[in-house]
Amino acid sequence: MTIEQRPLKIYNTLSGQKEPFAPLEPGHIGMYVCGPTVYSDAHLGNCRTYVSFDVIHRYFRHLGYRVRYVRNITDVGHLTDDGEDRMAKGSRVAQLEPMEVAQKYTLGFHDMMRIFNTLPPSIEPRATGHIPEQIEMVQAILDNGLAYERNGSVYFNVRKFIENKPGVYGSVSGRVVEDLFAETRELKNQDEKDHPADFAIWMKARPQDIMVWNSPWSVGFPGWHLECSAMSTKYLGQTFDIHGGGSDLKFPHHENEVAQNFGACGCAPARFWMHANMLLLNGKKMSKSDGNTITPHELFSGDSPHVTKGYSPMVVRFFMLMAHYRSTLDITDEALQAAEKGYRKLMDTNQLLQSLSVDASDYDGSESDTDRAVLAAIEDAYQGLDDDFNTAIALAALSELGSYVHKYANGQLPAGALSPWVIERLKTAFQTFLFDILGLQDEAGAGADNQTVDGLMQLILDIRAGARAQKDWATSDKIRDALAAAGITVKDGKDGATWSRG
RNA sequence: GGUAUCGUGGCCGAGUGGUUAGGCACAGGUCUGCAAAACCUGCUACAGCGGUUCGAAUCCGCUCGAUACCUCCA
Repeated sequence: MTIEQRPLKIYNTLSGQKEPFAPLEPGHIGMYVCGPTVYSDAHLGNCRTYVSFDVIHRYFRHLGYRVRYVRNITDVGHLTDDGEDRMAKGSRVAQLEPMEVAQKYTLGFHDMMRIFNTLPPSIEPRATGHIPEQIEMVQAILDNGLAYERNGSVYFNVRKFIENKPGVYGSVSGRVVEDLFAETRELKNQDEKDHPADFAIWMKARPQDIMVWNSPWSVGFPGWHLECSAMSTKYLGQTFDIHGGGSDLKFPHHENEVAQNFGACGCAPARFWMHANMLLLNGKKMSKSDGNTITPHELFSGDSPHVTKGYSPMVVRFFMLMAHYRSTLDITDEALQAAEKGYRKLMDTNQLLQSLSVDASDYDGSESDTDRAVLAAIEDAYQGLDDDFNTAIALAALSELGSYVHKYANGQLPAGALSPWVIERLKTAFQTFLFDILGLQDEAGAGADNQTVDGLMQLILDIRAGARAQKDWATSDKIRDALAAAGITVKDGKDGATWSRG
């Protein structure tokens, strides 16, 4: 598999359509994804966004690209509705130092990312670790005349930016500039601004602010979009390939990010902007205030009124991949149950497929219709991912392939219908898609002590086979029922019994 | 109020001018000592109303509904 063989199309928020993708630097991709603000536990919606970009990251790597994947940790600078810094607020409630809060939730976030089997980013920069870079960027924007200082705070001049670079502001969020200016809502803390559309890039600290730094303008802290502009520039360059994040970040976060980058260097940051869509719960936005919410841990344990049972992390990941990343995805108990069965079936099919032994001597050198159908379905899976990372299409193709696996194993295909090399190809492709690209794990087989269990199971199934040979159904059924009670399912096939957990 | 996205069968969810998505559920069948699994067959679709077109679920308009964003939440 080489890069050139797979023409990728990616939906670019800037143009509102799918565009052929080629990186700036052949063979290398720079990708920046907005990371979490670490002031509370990881939100399930975050998980979906990062699972989506994990598949994108994995597919790039699979295709042979070298990817520098940067995902930040925001540990400073976000205001709450009451004008208080989130980090400072969290710390006050918990009686902890701000950096202690950040550390606690950063570790929790990393745990969750590991549970969902996402690959770590290449660089995970922290906002607090890049204050000098942010100050430099504020200075550059000031030097370019696109910001102004008021009482120690610095504001980005949106109207001037629009005059200097027409057509840029609003291009990420699809917002009409005139409408932005028509916004009449009364907003807090904007008395210093020349215009409501302007936004702070440096804030002078008030007495209650804890996380503050010295700067040429005041003791204060950077504005709430600046870190991503500064850190993406530092690690990926002024212009890079892909910038991603949740779709709720389009405005104002990403819009202002673009403005800041233009303001600093006069050039566009990312060429492609990608946005993952929201997760809904029972058709509604998740919201703590009205109880329409579920945490990842509640989802895993089943300890929530919204689910009848717990669903494992890989079931949840599979569930997420059943939908395209740009569609909203509705979490319901029924949909999760369907995902659980679909996931287990796919894993069982893979185990069956990998256990098939192929006798190369059966191969007469011809290519059958079945061979061609299997190869075509593998290609369908690739084409699904080529087309803006459509994981739903890829999973559909794997389902189709799974049906061939079972037919072959059951002897329901004509002799020689599948060539040995096609089966080998299928084995590789199946594993590659499930584990390398889609990032799933076979949880049933992931338990410790597998060798012991395998040995025991073989012994038990041997004894049961003996009983069955003598038509001792009582013993046979007793073994099967007891195993079922222990969480192991026995399936009698033509060539003996197989078993699986769950 | 403004803006954007979307409305697909019992449920979830792809697709997007003429051709099977897929998963789950359901019904019948094959196989099996029975069961499970698997395989086969069937089943209920494109919110509504107009328009464009030889032809629309797919394009356009309107209506209704949903969701999101509108100074920070992925």
